[in-house]
Amino acid sequence: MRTINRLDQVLELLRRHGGRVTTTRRAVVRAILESPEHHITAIALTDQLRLTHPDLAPSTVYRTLDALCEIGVLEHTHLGHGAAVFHMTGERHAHAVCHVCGAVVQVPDHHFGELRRDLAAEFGFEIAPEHVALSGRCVRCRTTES
Amino acid sequence: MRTINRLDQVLELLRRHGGRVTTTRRAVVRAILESPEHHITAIALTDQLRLTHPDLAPSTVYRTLDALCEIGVLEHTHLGHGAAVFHMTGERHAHAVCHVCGAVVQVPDHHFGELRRDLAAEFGFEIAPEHVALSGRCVRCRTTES
DNA sequence: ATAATTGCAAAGTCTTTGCAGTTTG
DNA sequence: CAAACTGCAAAGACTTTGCAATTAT
Repeated sequence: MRTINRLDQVLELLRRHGGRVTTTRRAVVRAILESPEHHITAIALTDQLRLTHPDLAPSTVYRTLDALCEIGVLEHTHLGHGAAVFHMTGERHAHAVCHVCGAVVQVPDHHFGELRRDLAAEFGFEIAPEHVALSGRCVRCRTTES
Repeated sequence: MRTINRLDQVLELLRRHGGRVTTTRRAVVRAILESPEHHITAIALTDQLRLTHPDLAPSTVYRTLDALCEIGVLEHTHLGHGAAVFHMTGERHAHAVCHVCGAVVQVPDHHFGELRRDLAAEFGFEIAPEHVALSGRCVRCRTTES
């Protein structure tokens, strides 16, 4: 239920900003909202949507994502190598990526208290936790490797 | 003085690992060691070195950087969009990148205490501070923008 | 000598752009 | 109908790979 509402909210917002709601855009937004980890790359999104919309162009996906970012409902993060991941805004968490196996852990915002305070005090820098990409080794790789 | 020693240390290590020390490699290592912010992209490195070594190929730079990473003296970090930055290991700091103007702030390791502890406790995840790329807004852009 | 490195060119990945045709509001 | 969206193809940024010629050890 909540998902359906969210979908409509996003599309409505798009319309209000002078954008148009098309079958493709509806499908893109739905796919993002339903993506398992709540984050997905443009390429994965394209591949997935091609199953039902065979001639969807990558450029269309990128432009739709841009449009969503511009109205502020979507954000992207660069998780180390490879493609950026997109996720809806308001999900206040950072990503921690294992540089060995690529596993992604979502880190709740409240762990950033100290860092946020220190950076603001020392550098006047305001961190955006949802953009943050931490890097390190996950449990599995720590125990397996050494 | 210290820079010269460091250069020779690196080159010696390279030799010990079966690598060869060439004019090009010496120039690459020197340029990294002398790079103003202690981090530089492969492309910037190539452009800079081309001034004195006109037909240095990008691939040579990339391969040299790879070789240095493999012997453990160099690391790279993806700072959001664009090219990865390389820096010598042992510089225990993270980077905070302003997503408005691209400015980079170096964040000393000790600010990561809480985050490191929490991530280890909650997820078993071990963060590598020197790989971390924080994102947010720098002082200038905070005051200028809004 | 022989194994590593080099330059060049081609290819690969992710993303952006130009354009003519189609669709939405 | 006008403005926005679409697919396609081409280009762009960054990086990797193959190969024959060169060079360090």
